[in-house]
Amino acid sequence: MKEVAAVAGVSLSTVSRVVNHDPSVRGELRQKVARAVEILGYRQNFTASALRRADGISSSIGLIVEDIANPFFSAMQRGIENVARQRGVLTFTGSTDELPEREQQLVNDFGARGVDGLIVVPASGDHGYLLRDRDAGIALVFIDRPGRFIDADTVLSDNASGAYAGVSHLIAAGHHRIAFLGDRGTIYTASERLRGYRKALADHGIPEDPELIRHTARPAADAYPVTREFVLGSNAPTAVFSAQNLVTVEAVRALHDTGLQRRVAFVGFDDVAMADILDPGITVVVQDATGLGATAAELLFSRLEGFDGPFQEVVLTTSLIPRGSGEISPPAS
Amino acid sequence: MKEVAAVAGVSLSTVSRVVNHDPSVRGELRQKVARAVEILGYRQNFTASALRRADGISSSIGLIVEDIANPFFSAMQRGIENVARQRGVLTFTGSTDELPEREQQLVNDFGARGVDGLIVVPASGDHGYLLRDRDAGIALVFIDRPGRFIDADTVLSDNASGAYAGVSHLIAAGHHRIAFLGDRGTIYTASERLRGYRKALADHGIPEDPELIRHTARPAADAYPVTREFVLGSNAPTAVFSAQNLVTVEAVRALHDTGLQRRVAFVGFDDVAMADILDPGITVVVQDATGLGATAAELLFSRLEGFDGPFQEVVLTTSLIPRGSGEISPPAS
DNA sequence: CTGAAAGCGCTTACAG
DNA sequence: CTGAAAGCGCTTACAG
Repeated sequence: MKEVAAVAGVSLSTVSRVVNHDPSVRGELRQKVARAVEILGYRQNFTASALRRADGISSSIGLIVEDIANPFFSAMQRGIENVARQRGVLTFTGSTDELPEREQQLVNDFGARGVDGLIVVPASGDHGYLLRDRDAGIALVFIDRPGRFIDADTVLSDNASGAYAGVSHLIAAGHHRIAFLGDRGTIYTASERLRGYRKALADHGIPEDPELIRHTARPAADAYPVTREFVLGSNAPTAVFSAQNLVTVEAVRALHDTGLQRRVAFVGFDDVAMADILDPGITVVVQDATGLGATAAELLFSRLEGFDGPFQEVVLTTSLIPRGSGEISPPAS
Repeated sequence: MKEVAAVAGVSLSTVSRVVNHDPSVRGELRQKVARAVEILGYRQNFTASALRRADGISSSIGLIVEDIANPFFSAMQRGIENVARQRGVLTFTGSTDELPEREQQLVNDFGARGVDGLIVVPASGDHGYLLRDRDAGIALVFIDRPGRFIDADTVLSDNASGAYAGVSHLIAAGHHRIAFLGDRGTIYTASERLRGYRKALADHGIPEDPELIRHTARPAADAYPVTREFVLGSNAPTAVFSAQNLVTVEAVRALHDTGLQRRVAFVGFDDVAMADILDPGITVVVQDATGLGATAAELLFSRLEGFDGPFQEVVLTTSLIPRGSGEISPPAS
């Protein structure tokens, strides 16, 4: 900027004003500065600018997810990007792999880089530590799951109702022995979906069998053997409800490998590529990952733009898509 | 930091030294500062620090992809994150949707935020404009595709060889009429894979039929109707080679919907979820998206850490996974 | 070993 | 309408 001022033969103040489109600068000077900018290939240092500006806005936000390689979270990221771009805001992203200490590390790293806000898929644990960041002026929105021990704007899918709808769908097809297969039980979405499963059973007078409820520590690795165990066991379920996308992939693989894909009914929570092409097609409860991201971003920006009302919890609806696997009847017994 | 100094009763210099683990500070003072930091919940402003530091390093980089919602690119992002984290480096991400002006906008926005380096999946067009950023000290690595009109480190998959292997596999099964279905022909990977397709035909003495070569403007929307048209046409191919993951999903859907999935052979470039569970399983040429990201990040950091050798082009190998669809024989004629 | 002072690239009252 | 000066939060020679 100093160079630009020298080349244009004006003061630093004037260059700054031109760069920031201050209308008070005379056209002639504006021209001179514009030319110098062009010649030197000058680009404003936005972080230095933020340091001095009254608002201190960095126009960057941080996104913390479980694993950005999971298409559910990357669709979410895209939803955020879509609304952030309209405001000239850039997004940092990091994955926690469900480790609370990694989450805190990311919050810290993002904070040190001066992000204006944080959108976080909270790992398990206490999120009270985020109060300090909010007090420091960082806006905060939880997404996919609520934080614990802290009140904040939150965007969720209709997890329990979605699971309820999925399990009720299986019950309507005549099933009574329905297995529940979810990822880690400590994860909010897993426990909410289990809640929906339980309520569906209860509302239809079906007793719960604890043997049919399983959480996997590592969905990608464990869902396959657990599903095999279920369907090949002595008292096998006639239907399986999977509570997560990665679990669904492995569970469906196990059904196909055992050749039971047309005998054991199946409903999954969250959609997966090619689920409709399989035979039978996989009946799923879909959630709107992109919409979750976009909504969270809108909420975050409304706070950043001064909205000061009570914290909001926005719940996006899910919907059931019947494709075949969920409409299989139980074997006549 | 001023506050910390006041509370600890030391100078700003000392606080700065403690925060930066300068060993020259006496243990006692270090304690005092540490206590003050704790009490005030102080966190270093890393961007202000970068502004003044001799190295000027922001410990942030920018990633520019076509669309982060595509699992191929999000796996790539994860690969980058894995190696960046070891160095305490954070990643900004943006999607171009293949628009050159969006790419330039992102480069500009990232540059203004002081990123140390850029990893970019170049959209079509001239990338000479990036020279200015590199002259300004920003490291640059192209990934998935090379940039045009600029020399830089580049990480690619073995696109032509992979396609060659896939198409040769179909030829080995007895096919002569093999359709090529790719995304936009202006995209490097699409044209490289077409090159591999052509070479495979040529090497096996099979004449090329221009009618069997199609590029889709929007893979997700166009691949389905084009595939239908192919296989239901009067002079239909006996095999289809798909050159991209989104194209594969839609092409396979069309094969299933027309009931031809066991009659028309199919090989796709890049893997897709559940491709192995379909019947027949989808034979694919897999590339290592996470590895591409990790390799690009290593290259970027080696530059940032001072490596000054000639630009490198690293090519990651692909491999063919036979799963059934690619092993279908042509109908006896 | 520690502090006072200069300065990174910028913005913003203030004076003219 | 324009410029000189102060200062954002920090680091780093320099002097002691």
